[in-house]
Formats: sequence, C-alpha cells, structure tokens
Amino acid sequence: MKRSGFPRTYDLIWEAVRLVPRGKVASYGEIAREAGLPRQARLVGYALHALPDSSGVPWHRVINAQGKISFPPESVAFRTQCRLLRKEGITVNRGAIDMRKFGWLRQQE
DNA sequence: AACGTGACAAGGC
DNA sequence: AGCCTTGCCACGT
Repeated sequence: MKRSGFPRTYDLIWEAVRLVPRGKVASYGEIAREAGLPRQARLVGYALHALPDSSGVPWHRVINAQGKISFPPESVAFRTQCRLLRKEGITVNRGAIDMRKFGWLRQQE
C-alpha cells in the first residue's frame, strides 16, 4: 500500500469495514455502498488486500455476495478467516457463511 | 501513459 | 446450477 497523504478511497473503505459489528458479516458490495462508493465492490477487495496486519480492521467479516469466503478453499487466508469467524460464533461450512448473520444494518433475522 | 490484474457484483444464457 | 460478459477503478509494470 502507499500512503500519499490525503483521504484515499482505501481509508473510506477501511472505515466502513470497522462498522461491521462482531458476530456479523457484510458483503463487499455493502461495504462499498457504506463507504459512499456504490458499485465498487471490487475496490473493496483490493483495499482489504492492501490492509496492514496490525490495523485492527475486521477484514474477516467481509465476504462475497454469494455468502461465501472469497479465498481459495485450501489457502492459509481461507483457514484464517474461518477461524476468526467461528471465534465470533459464526458458523462456516465449506466457506459458506450462515446467512442469518449477513448484513449489519437493516437486519432481517 | 497504456495495459493487465484483482479477497467483486449483477445480468444473460 | 454453472459459465461468460460487462461495469468498475486503483495499482504495478
């Protein structure tokens, strides 16, 4: 990543990710909207990839619109994300997240 | 400065 | 249900 000074779009995205409460997840698209960048879900993935480790941003709560983890199933990142989610009480099987935990605003439960 | 590449999404077949 | 296309836009070559 590259910090060049003024408000980068990544900051907006990271800020939005911080809003996702423990025990809930949100999609890349939702994060993009919340960050004021509608239809730029792709950018969210890019921004998370550029995230420094010690940021405290709950990146693991962001999953794709199909309700699944967007990492190759056997990757280290995939397993890490599973572990972090389960630690928050979210059930994950084969990368699929319990949809009842989806969305942190306008909850459907 | 153009071009390909992404932890995506939505729509068409 | 899959697979392909298009929209998107910051980054590294």
